[in-house]
Amino acid sequence: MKRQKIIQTRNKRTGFIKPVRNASDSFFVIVYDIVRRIPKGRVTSYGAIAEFAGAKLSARMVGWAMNAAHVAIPSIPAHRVVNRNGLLTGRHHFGTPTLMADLLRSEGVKVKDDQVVDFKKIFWDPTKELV
DNA sequence: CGTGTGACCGGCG
DNA sequence: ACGCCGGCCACAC
Repeated sequence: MKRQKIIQTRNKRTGFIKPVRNASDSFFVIVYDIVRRIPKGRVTSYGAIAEFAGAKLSARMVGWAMNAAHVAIPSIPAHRVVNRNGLLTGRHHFGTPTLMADLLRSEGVKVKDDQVVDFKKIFWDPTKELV
């Protein structure tokens, strides 16, 4: 079966992107679902999400999904997703360069130089914790 | 249609 | 310890 189109057309005027909800086989929906389940004060990585979503080698797409995610409804805590080293590689896509780090700090995550402190400790692995 | 481009990752030199 | 490259999938042009 062919994979369904995942994101509906972007509204040229408003820039609004509406995620498809009723596509059970949609990679995006799975990604969004996982990201929404990340507990406060924990973080995970693009790769881990991709792996759990069934496309281990498609971590890049998870980042792409996050790009659409910050206009998605309900809101998605995209700031809890970092790269495999705990680096805040996505911070440039937030309103301000420090917003991502600020959001994390407000949840009790320590961030230093765009790097999550004790990344291994607070790392939340969907393949283990989301059964 | 083909091509380029990602908020990535793992492997190899 | 680097840096580079290929792979993955979807989208824009």
